Amino acid sequence: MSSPTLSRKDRERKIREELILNHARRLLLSQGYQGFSLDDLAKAIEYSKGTIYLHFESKEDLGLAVATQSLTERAILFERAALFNGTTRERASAIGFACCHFMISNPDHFKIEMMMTSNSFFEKASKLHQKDHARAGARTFRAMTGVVHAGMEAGDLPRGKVSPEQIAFAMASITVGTHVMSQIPEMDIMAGIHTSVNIIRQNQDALLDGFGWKPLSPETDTHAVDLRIRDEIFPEATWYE
Amino acid sequence: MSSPTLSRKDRERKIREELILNHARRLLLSQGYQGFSLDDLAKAIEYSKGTIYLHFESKEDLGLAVATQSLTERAILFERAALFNGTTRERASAIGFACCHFMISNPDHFKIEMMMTSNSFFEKASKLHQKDHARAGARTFRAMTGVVHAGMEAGDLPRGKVSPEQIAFAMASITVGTHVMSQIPEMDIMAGIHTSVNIIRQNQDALLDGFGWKPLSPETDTHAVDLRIRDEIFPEATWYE
Amino acid sequence: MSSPTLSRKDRERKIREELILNHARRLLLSQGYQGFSLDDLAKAIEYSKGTIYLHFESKEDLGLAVATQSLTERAILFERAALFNGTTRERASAIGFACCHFMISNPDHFKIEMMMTSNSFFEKASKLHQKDHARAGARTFRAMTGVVHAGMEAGDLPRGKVSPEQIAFAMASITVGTHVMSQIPEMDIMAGIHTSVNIIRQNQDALLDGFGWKPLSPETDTHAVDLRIRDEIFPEATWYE
Amino acid sequence: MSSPTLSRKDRERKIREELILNHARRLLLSQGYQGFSLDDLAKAIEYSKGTIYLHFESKEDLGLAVATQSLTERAILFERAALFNGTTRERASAIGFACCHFMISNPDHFKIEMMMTSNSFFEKASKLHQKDHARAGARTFRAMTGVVHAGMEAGDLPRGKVSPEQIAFAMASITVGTHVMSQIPEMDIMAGIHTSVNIIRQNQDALLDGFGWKPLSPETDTHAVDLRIRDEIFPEATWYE
DNA sequence: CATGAATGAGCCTTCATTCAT
DNA sequence: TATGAATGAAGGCTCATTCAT
Repeated sequence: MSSPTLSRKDRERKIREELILNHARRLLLSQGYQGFSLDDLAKAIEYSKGTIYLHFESKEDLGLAVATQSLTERAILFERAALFNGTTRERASAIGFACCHFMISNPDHFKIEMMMTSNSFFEKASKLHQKDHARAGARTFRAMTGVVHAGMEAGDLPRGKVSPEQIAFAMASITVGTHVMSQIPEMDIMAGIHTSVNIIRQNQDALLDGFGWKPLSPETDTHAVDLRIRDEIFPEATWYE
Repeated sequence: MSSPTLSRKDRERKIREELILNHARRLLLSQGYQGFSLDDLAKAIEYSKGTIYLHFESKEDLGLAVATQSLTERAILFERAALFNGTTRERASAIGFACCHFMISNPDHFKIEMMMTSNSFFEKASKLHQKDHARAGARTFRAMTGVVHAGMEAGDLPRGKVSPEQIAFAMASITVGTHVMSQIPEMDIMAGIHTSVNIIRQNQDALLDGFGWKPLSPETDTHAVDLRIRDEIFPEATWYE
Repeated sequence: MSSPTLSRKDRERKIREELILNHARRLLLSQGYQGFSLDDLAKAIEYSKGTIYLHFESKEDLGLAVATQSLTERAILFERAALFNGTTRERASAIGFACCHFMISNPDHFKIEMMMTSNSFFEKASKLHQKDHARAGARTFRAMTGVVHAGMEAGDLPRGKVSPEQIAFAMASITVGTHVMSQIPEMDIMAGIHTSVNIIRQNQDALLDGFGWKPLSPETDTHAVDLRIRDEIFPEATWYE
Repeated sequence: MSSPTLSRKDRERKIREELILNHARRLLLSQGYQGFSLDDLAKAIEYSKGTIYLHFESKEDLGLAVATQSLTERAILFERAALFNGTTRERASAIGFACCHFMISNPDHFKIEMMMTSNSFFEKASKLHQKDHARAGARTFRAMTGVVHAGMEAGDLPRGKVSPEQIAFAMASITVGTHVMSQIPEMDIMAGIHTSVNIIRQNQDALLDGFGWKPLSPETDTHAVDLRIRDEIFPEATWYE
């Protein structure tokens, strides 16, 4: 239920906050955190620097909010994927698809995320935005564990050896790791990796196989499933096929 | 007897270069790249700023050298692991062990590595250090592909579906991804991950299983193999057990 | 009433810009370009260094603006002199008077001007200030050529042998050269030159005579003409007489 | 009489000092004083920086020595010119020729000279080099006054109105001024000045005419005189004609 | 004498943050 | 509330000068 309690002032405030975040993300990705200045941002949003400080109490606070916005987007994608109508393995596959989709539209999300793990970064952000970020992280993770639990309940995935949270963690790890590795300069040359998106899916499939997650039956057309995922869940994913 | 080909001057130079690199790494990790200043470094090493510039031609050049130093250490560990006396799967396991060993002594290596993927970083470093870095990366990768090839030749790992390079890439990805994920604040709480080192091994095992790499026989004591790896290859890995 | 087209902000800006330029000129001349630092300037104007950069985009840009300011003043003096009510030779004399007047209030203008002829100086200044400088130079020169043309049209100065522009150029050269030479340390002692202003006029008179410019009639009181020039055109020239 | 008292050491010292000065002048002109570093110089001369300091006690001292070397060269050229076998006006012309010759091989001499008129420059040089510089200046000037005196004694130049020193000073001024002016960017465009050397001669001739110095007779071929000057005095002046 | 590694003050420039309007 | 001029601490880097070898 959308809040009817927001006054016009508050609504305008929210709109401007999003304007700031969107331009900040764009600049952050094109210039890196170092090269990104509040002067540039103020020029881009056509508001003054002072106004930015009415929304964020420091540059770090703003940076964290940008990361949180990405992370929230990621959570939403995962939650949509988790609802895919199919076997549990297919739903896991849908999450892998969501992961790729996210990385394509937020290619440097993890770069920002890692920057923030430095000691001094987090502390400089406001408590409020710190909390928001943790919440978005939890949502993302919950979407994954939900599917893993479903797999176990359906008997598609053996119980006991490894906890559901650890499997969800492994799923995230293989996608993140593949993404990070593929960004290392010249890695494409060394490993002959060109279509990094497919590689993410391939690695994730191998991992889930390794955990004993009942795979798509051999006669299933993997590609057809992916097309269904795209059509039914992520019609905006124009990058696929 | 130390190398007689280095003059005293050259030896002193090398020692100081390592002093700089070690302090630089420490500061880089505690402050992040932006927070890390050459003034602080100079103070830490108790040499003047000018002296730093006798060794590195820019801040970026220094940063790259720090990364290369870690990467080289990693390559050496991998090369040692690849020589483990056992089945090909056991040798792959040894590389996983090496990976964990590396991450424990270089916990933030990938943070630095990711900083450097920004647009202008590489270009600002000296050609020499650029080359060194690429070389260290290639060494690391070669150690892994060597083991994968051996697995295929021994018939332990099915040929054809996925190229050896891609399997090596996946091996690296799962370890890197697991490591990166485990550093996200509060992730340990969310995923119930405390013993991150074991998780890396576990995930890698699942992945290799997924690729159909003939596993350790069920009756094999995995732990015993790891102990052998430690004793025979990495006696310095006091963290294990 | 001050110009109503400038807002208070703009007026304050202009005043501060002039404050900066005046102090910059003073420091530039006392320390030379290399010895002149923005730290010193900031201290002198009692504003911060950052504020200087709100007006000038680099040290070079500031240096050029200082030169342009002098040059503009020179142009204005020349334009006033060119309007002197007298024979063409008397008007040329008025320009010589203007030249002396300028040199007394801007004794080191040419030192700055010559600093700027170095390779990279101009390129580092803003396009705007580059244009301003060129414009001021052209104004100065145009004032002189105007008088030379008038001399030829009046039949006071023979046509043909030397172009009007070259004569204007020679007029400028003798004044500049006299001024430059007189600043060489110990030159006053060697050449017995004490009253350098008179020397400039004397040299210019000889030069114009050499070009055949119909001189003041012998019975004319040169000094009386100069007094007229001062009274009618440059009443502020308290140095004369 | 050349000094037989110079030991081998002293001779070597002198040779090296000249090596330093020659390279210093070259670098000074190509980079400007700011861009000119002792590191570059040390590299160029293939001696160490420390060695430079055995010859010059500061960078300023070196700069002054470079200027003095040029000035001495100028003095020598003037002294040779003063000996030209011809009328006094022709000898004055020879000095003008010498002036042009000097400016072509030392195009930025006056830029350096003016830099040194800043307060702090001279004081930082050694007393010895300060004295050398004054001496070279005096030699130059004396060569000119000598010719002016000769002109007066021969009755070619009216006595009384202007002192010989002042006429010599004017001669120097017109050449210096013309040179300085011609270096102002875009001056060539404004004044249509392309062949600056000829302009120097032209201006000087006008000036001397203005002082009433009996000119070359109308039927004399000015050009032929210049050729004689070149052939008899400055055979190395390949730029003429 | 000759060296060149080491120095460290000083340079120009940037930019997150503040606050008077 | 919104502004943006002003700040000033830092930043990376240079280079004239020194001195132990």
